[in-house]
Amino acid sequence: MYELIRRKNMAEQIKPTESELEILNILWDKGPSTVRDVHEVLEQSKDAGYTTTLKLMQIMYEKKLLKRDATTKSHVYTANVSQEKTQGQLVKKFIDSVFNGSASQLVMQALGNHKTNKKELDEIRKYLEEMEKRSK
Amino acid sequence: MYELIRRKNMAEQIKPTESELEILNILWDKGPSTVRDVHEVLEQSKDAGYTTTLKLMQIMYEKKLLKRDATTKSHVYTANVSQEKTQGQLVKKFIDSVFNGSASQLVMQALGNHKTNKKELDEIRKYLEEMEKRSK
DNA sequence: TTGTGTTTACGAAAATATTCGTAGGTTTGT
DNA sequence: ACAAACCTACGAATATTTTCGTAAACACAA
Repeated sequence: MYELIRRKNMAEQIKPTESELEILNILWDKGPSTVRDVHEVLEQSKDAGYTTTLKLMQIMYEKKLLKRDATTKSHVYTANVSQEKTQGQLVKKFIDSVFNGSASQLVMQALGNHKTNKKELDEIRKYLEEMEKRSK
Repeated sequence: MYELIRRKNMAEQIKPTESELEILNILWDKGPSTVRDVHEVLEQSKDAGYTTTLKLMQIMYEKKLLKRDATTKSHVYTANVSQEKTQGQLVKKFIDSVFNGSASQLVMQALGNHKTNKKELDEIRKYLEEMEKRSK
């Protein structure tokens, strides 16, 4: 007989859908918000009803992507996953599926096609130097 | 009365789904292949039936993501979109939806989380120098 | 010829993601 | 108190993506 073991440190897969990611982005940007707050931002870029946003956020709550405070009349939602960690996972998955695991290929593609401006390039160069220093 | 104008230079959106991208990757790697060829590679990493692969490739053909030579008994398929262009579009979309348009943020996230090795870092540094030279 | 194996085409089921209508509760202003 | 405005919950319709069963055509060997 077998038994499923649930490991504590099993890195949890954060897998927001397209729409869910839009909402996470808003919450990361604005901090704790009501459904209406989020919906007002979303409305600017897409055209969906209020209850659609509500439903999405409820689903995300069930999936533990969001926390919420339900003591107030209008529930206040907060992201329950960190932006860094989520971005990290998304980038990893993206690199695997699009660039067969090669981060440097992604980097060069990103730098090449996007007319990255001087300031951004400087940041990156500084960052590279930092990495090199640390690895010595 | 209105009339839809189809512009010649309207950059066509290449929007493969997850599964379609897997198939494109195989075709870019192996070159022209039959459904069976593709399916044998696919089988190694996932578990799906032959007709599933077939159907996917037929759909991709309808969408013009693939070309095919149907003169032979086993049709031979080829990618009909370039790897570079497709990757470019995917990266752009990814940067927009995950990093709010900032390529440098993506780059730093990619370099930071992925223990990129020395060789890769060197490539990137060289690439940056090239860019700088050209922009002078 | 007949059977075995391989192929394409096609429709539809299954799985997943998105959207929205409606019901019922709470708050607010008059 | 009453109506208008706003909120949540929830089921279900839509849309999209993935999977597969089945039929028909063809090749090849016995």
